Amino acid sequence: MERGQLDGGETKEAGKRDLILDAAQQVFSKKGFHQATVEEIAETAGVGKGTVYLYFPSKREVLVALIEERLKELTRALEERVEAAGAGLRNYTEKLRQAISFQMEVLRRSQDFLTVMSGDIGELGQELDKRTREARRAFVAVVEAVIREGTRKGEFRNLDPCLAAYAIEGMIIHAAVGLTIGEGTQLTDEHVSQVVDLCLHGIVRGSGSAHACNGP
Amino acid sequence: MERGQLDGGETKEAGKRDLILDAAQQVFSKKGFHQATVEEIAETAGVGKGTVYLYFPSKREVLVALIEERLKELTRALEERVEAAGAGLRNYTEKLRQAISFQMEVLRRSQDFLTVMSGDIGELGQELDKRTREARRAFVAVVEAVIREGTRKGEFRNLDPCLAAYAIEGMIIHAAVGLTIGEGTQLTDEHVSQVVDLCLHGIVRGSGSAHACNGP
Amino acid sequence: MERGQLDGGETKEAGKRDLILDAAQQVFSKKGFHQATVEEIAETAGVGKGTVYLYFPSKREVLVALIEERLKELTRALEERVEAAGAGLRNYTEKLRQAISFQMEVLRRSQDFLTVMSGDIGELGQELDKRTREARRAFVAVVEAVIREGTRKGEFRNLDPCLAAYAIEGMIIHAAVGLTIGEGTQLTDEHVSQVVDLCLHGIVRGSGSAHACNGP
Amino acid sequence: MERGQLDGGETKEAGKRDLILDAAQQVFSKKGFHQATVEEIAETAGVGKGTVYLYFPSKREVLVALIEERLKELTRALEERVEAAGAGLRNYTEKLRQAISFQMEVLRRSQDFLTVMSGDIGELGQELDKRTREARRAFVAVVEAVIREGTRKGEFRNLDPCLAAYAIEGMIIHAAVGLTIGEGTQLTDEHVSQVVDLCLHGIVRGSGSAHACNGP
DNA sequence: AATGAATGAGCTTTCATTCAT
DNA sequence: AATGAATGAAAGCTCATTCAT
Repeated sequence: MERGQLDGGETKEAGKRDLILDAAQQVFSKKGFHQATVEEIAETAGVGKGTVYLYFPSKREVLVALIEERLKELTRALEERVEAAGAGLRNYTEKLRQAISFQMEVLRRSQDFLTVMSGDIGELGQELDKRTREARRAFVAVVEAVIREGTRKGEFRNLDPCLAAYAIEGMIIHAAVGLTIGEGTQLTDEHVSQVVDLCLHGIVRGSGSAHACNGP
Repeated sequence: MERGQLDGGETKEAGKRDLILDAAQQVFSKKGFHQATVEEIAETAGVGKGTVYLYFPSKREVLVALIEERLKELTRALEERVEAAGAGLRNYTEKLRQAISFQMEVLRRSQDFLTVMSGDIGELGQELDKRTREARRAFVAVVEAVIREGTRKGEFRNLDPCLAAYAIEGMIIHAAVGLTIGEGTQLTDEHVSQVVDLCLHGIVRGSGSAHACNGP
Repeated sequence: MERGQLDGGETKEAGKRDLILDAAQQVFSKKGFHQATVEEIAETAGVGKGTVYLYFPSKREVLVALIEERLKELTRALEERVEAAGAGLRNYTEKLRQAISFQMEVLRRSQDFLTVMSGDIGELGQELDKRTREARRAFVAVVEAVIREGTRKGEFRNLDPCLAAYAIEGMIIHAAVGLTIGEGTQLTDEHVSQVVDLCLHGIVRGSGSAHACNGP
Repeated sequence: MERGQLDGGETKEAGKRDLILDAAQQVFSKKGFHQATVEEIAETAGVGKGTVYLYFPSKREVLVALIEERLKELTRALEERVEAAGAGLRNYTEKLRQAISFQMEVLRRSQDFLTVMSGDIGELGQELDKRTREARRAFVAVVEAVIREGTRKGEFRNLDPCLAAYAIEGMIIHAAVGLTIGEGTQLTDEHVSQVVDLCLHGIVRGSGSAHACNGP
């Protein structure tokens, strides 16, 4: 709709491509990459098997494109959310809080994508396309940037921003996967809030929870 | 014959099985489960293809056994380390610190196992054997127990111990994977220490930096 | 394209399936079920190995389909032959004579099918598909019906029609197999005629062989 | 027991061989040749897998030996029975009657052997060892000889003795297999008697029923 | 003589990919 | 552009056979 005025060919193509990616997300999520067959993806998308190959050179590229595209969207959305957040004191703390919430919410909403991402991390092993790696890197980089700045501003403790970014990402994903897939529970606002809290203030109480220690 | 003082057959059987598991770890780690072939595992182990099937009913069971066995060992070792830790003040904080260090050290040492574990989380999707799930659960449970007790004793802030355990586990693994596989760096003591710190005290400084607040 | 006047695709599908069944008949007949490989069947049919699996879910189903289909054709043809036969006196004797001749002629013509059938009786043991059993049963039933009626009309002696039908079937097949495969001779009209005679009048002369007793 | 006085070695060996053949009969009968595994035969016989190869050079040779040996015994027994039969008028008719009865009784008693024989006819296809073929031939030859003589003496009608022998053999086996395996019934004396009757006098009544014509 | 751990050839089957229509 | 019939490489698994003990 927003992509052009002419729907005769352009949109149709674009539509097919997205149809296939959507189908792929469902199927990959349900079966995992290797158990998923191109045929099932095509059927789910309502197109012929050969058509998949008109839009993607291989099954693997479907996965790569899927991850890449979804991650790019997410990265953009995450950036917006982060930028929108706070401009006053404790600027970066707030930004990070928003970043974490954002991710938890995405995971809560999109079980499928969570499964695809967490599953296919290892599915393709180290051979996971460079493009995928970069997309992941770019996503993490948003958080990393917040941390780096926050650290520079003295809001955050002195940690390697890259390590911290990965760690926080892992916290979010594992908590979500653990509760969702492992324990079979639904993510609640309380869960989101606890994860945020844990990231920001750690688990040790006396450590002076942000709130308590803030002092004068 | 070659590995110890008493090797009267016993070792041979046990040896073969372990030989295969070791080989499987290498190959799964290098190729991922699906790309790995039984033939390559057998070759790596220095046995015939059929021999693998003498000890395991299927390729998948090799993976399950591998994860299960390694995780059980680790769980036992983790328990020891945790029990050994601290008996005085800040008991559980110290226990948790040890638990985290322990895991980081394991990951630092055993890149292969890290890859297998992180990769194969999703590799087999939800169908990952119940035994595997239980083994994972048991491992996480050790940390969860520490957190639960520490929370009850008032050392830790009021978080869902299960969620916290998953989150901390994710922090550790992701930090390790991110730096190791993602960034290509080697884990250092400093990294370990930062992850411990992050878990315990969070990222926000003013919250009364762990270090600052701790001291008398 | 090459086989008839109207071939718009229909024939192509039907053609491939039949091609495979024909090839299977040859190969099964030459090697027996277990020695036959899907690859050889495919090669013989002039198609790719995978193509066999487009038309049949498994090698075994190829055999089942082959037997089932051929037997159904034969059953139909046998019924026609039987119905066409005699309407006057000694009606059923004539019908039976035709039934026996028919089978001998089929066996004479189609050595391959004879081999497949006789071989694969035991090839698959008791597990031979229910469909196969039914197809066999249906074939024998034609003869059985003739016997039952003939017995009721008083033309035949008082024997269990089912037993008699099986026995006669065995006579035909074994005579054919024995001479053909066992002795390496070709079936002649004289052989056919003798089998018919044996079935109808038994071996004992005085028993009033049709010929002997009839005469003056 | 009857085989010698010394049981230390000789008999033990002989015993093992027979043990294996008995086990093979059971297993082949239950599973068919190809589904049967050497391991199961060994287990059933209560010996080690390797031991089978001490007595037989291959799995196939176990089958060949089994068929050969059993058939030789049967041939001997059949000869005795035939010789014992009748010495007066209608000598050969009686001999043949005994031959048929004998076979039906064997089949009635030894379902296993029936299955092995009927199954493995085709199981091994034309490649069935020459020795097996000869053993079969020898068995059929007994009946054939009776027929040949009976024909010469004018008791039997003028049929090719070889063909007649095969046909009668087929009648017997198929009737037994059909009723037993196909219909699931047990063979009775009545069945035996009907098969004898059918072979001797055929199915057509007027031909001068066996009974009627036999007369004085 | 007896064993059974070890082997690897060879099978069926799957499915990504191609290409004629 | 769209299709799906056809393909064949590739892999898991079985089991007859061997041979060190």
